[in-house]
Formats: sequence, C-alpha cells, structure tokens
Amino acid sequence: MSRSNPRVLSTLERAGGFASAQEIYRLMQREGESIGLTTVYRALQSLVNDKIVDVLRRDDGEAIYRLCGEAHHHHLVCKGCGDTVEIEGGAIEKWAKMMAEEHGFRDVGHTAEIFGLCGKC
Amino acid sequence: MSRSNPRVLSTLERAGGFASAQEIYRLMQREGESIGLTTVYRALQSLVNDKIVDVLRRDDGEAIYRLCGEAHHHHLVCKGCGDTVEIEGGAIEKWAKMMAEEHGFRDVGHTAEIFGLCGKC
DNA sequence: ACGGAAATGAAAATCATTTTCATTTGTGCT
DNA sequence: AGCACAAATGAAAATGATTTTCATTTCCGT
Repeated sequence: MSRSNPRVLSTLERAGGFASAQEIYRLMQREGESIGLTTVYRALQSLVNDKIVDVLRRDDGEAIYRLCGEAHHHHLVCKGCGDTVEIEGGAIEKWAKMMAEEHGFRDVGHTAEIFGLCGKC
Repeated sequence: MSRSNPRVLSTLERAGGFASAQEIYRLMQREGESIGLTTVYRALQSLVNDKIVDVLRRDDGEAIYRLCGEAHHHHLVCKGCGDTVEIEGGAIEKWAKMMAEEHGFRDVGHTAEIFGLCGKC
C-alpha cells in the first residue's frame, strides 16, 4: 500500500523541501513529467503517513508539505515581487523550545516567516 | 465602510470567542437570526482588518476566528486537542527586524506559531 | 420625500482537496 | 508465455470553504 511515489518525493526535494501539492504538480508538468494531480495528492498523503514529510498550512489555507529531518530554515518573502530568501533561525528554535517548555508542551515544531518589501520594490 | 456586524461579533463572543465562519452562520440560523453567509464572511474579514479578531487555521484548513487583545502575540497550539495559548514573542520581533535589515527589506511583518502536544494530550 | 452610498444576501464562481470509477500496470503463479 | 488478481493511476465529478457578482434593500444627509 506504499503509494509514496518517488518522483513526487524527488520533486519536493528539488523544490527546496517545501511546497504545496499544486505547486509540485505544476512543477512536474513544466518539467514534462506525466503525472496526475490525484497521484500527487495520494503520494503526499502517503509520505505524511510514513512521517517522511510534515504538513503545515499557509495563511491562505493551502497545505504545504515539508521534508522532515531537513535542516529547516525560514523565509523572508517580498510582498512586491515574491522573491524569497532563505534565512537561518537559531533564535527562533530557542524561543520555540523555551515557550514549549514553559507551557508543558512536547514534540513541538514551529513556523515562522517574515514578509516585507525588498530593496528593489 | 465598517462592515463589522455587531450581531456576528456577539455570536462569536457567545461561541466562546472561537469559531469558524460556517459555525457562526449555523449558530445564528439556529437562534433564528436572519443573516446571510456572505455577510458573516464580510463581517469577520472586517473584524480581522480592525484587529478585533485573529484568524488561525484548523488542521483541515478551515479558518477559525478568535477574539483577542490588541497586543501583538503568537500562538502555541496543541495538535491533539486544539488548545491554544497566547504567548509573547519579544525574541521574534528582534529576529525579524534583524533579518530584514540584513537583507535590505523594509516594511516587514511576520508570522510565527509553535505547535506540539500539550500536557494533557 | 429623494438620491446616492453602503449593506445585504442569493446564486454563481473559484479553488484546493477528495472521491469515484474505469483503465492500466505490475507481480506472482502455472 | 499466459492468466488472474491486487495495486496504482488519472480523468472527471463531487465536496466544502470562501469569494465574487449583482440586483435589491436599507441608511443618511439634503
């Protein structure tokens, strides 16, 4: 029953380990891969079940899938041109850990993004 | 242009200060209030704009609206029971400011949430 | 009362995601 | 190879939340 499609996984990796189902589908299309949207969704669900990827939610409600165990980073996104810079978040990791401890939470993950206008916009 | 419908706000309050648009709509229907779903959505958007309510996402992607104070804060959400704790994020503010400066971004905002399992789950 | 702006809501449109179902592919067996 | 059967695939339809459209109604200022 392992529906983890290796092509989907590798596309997610190539996308920077962070993308929505629709994005992965479009990316594969653009690269000439023949695959159905349904299969992409199924592969991602399977990867989530197998705990190979994590699923989060964007502000607009779209689900985004992220490789687990990947040294994780955050994003600095330009509201004007959409340009994205990957940034490091050591401070955040510590903050998250502290807050979790303080409130008796365990098994914690986190999301953090910064958005604004880049130099060119 | 203040479309903040007082009946919607008071229903959200009565719902425990935490509900989805659909739930608020159904609640008002059940209580015999005459209102359209569209108006509920518009009222909630307006309340979000006015920073009277916060919007989060459930695991299934449905938006939930939540009354909250004006002070900027972040959330610690339990993946098990959905319990939410408002936390302070002084460290994040500084981090966001620093990163933005470093990459020449201005006019920046940010999001940050921590999720895990609370003591009871 | 009159006229224009804002509010309202029913119905249609949109969009991500899920389900259905017929078809294809793969695998083990003889 | 041929055969049966399970798993995988994907197109199309269904679903459900949210947004948009647009005609109608309510409000307010004159």
